[in-house]
Amino acid sequence: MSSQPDLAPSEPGRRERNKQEKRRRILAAAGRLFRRKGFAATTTQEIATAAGIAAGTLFLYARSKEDLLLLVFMDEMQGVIDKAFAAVPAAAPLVDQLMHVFGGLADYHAEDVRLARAFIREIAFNEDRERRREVMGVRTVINAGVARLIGEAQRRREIGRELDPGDAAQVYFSVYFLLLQNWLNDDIDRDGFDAQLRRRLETAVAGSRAPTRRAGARLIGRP
Amino acid sequence: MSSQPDLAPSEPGRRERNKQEKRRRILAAAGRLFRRKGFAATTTQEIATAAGIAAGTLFLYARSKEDLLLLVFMDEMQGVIDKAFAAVPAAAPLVDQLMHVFGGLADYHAEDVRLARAFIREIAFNEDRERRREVMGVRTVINAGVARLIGEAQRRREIGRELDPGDAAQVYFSVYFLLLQNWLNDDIDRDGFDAQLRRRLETAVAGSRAPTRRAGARLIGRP
DNA sequence: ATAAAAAAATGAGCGCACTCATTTTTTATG
DNA sequence: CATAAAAAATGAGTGCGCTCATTTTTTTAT
Repeated sequence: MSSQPDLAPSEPGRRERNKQEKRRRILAAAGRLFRRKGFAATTTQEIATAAGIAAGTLFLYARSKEDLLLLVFMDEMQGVIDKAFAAVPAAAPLVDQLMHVFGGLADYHAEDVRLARAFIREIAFNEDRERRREVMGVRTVINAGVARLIGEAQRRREIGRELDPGDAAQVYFSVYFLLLQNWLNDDIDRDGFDAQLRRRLETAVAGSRAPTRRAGARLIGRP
Repeated sequence: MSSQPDLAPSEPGRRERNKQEKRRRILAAAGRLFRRKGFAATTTQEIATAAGIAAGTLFLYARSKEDLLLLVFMDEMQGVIDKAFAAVPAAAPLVDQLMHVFGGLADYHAEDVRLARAFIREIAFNEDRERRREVMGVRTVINAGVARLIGEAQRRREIGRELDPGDAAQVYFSVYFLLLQNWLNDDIDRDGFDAQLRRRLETAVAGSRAPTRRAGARLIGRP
């Protein structure tokens, strides 16, 4: 309207700022509606309206409704992970530490199990390669943290050094992730999740050396 | 038309037979089209037409398009599992045996990776509780087989008896299942799948006793 | 055989996620 | 400020999975 040839803010330019602001509104509206009505029951039209944009505009900011769900949650995940690792009891046995970490993640999902289910489904099977790469990044963070705990357990001689922390971390995460799916699918309840997670983690951490020092994996003949 | 008051076949009655025959045609058509065009690109209308029924009739036989995919695959799964366990080398180390079993399952999925991905997604997250229970049944079969292998390994003293076969089987399956997802998502290739599966299974089987006989998990003080 | 009841099949219609030709807004240029 | 070019937003349109009131077929009872 009036003369403002360069009203642009300090750094990012007016256009960019509008886009960021719009993006923020979209994710806020999506998160609010997903939580209030559930993922399936929320329409993209509703989200668009709540964000004050047209239906089609939504898809300039997210590639699909599922993508939107990932965007909403991924924003929060780093904080959740940090929190889960923050208060790990330094002196506790490894399995207790793992229960603390995975339990912390589960506590977050427990806030809205149905929605967490939809989120984890996208974590595991989102169509978008690019987005899955970002997911992998988050998973890597968790894994690095777990591997660190394993390394510390080795240093304090709770477990032996023959265990590769990276591989072991992947194993423990696999155990967590499958049970998480079972729980979010309501195939088991939260108590079952905790109980079975502990059992399986104990099994995985302990494993089994050969029963005698010399038998080893070489004993493969007939009984 | 003419008088056949009780033309019904030996046992199941005419109606029931028609339904079974129609069901067969539907699953055959669905399987054929899914494999030829992919899951997403196949429409339920196409399947209905190929099966010689109306669009709406399809949903009297399957609750959703995803359900149809599960029905198609579940039919085959028992055979695939039997085959995977059939030729397990009886004398090989446990990890090799596990690789044989999980590799056998992976070989089957390798026939059509894209479709297998859609199938496994439904295995993990299908909306239908009833159907997921059936899936659980199949998983239980795999687990029992793996647990049997573990038990045999214990009996031939390859591994120790302190390992609970059921729990360990769940751990190994978790490891397999997560890597399967990674592979079908094309985050890793088949070679990577095999290589990492082996590493992680070895890690899980071996685990880690405490490094010295007396240290145990009790050593939790300061370094 | 006929009528009544039950089961199964039909397909037009609905709501939804997503696309894309067009319009509006913003930036760059003389 | 005027104009051209680029970017962003719009919303009517499309195709799809799925539903459900209606029709057709099959079974049961008389």
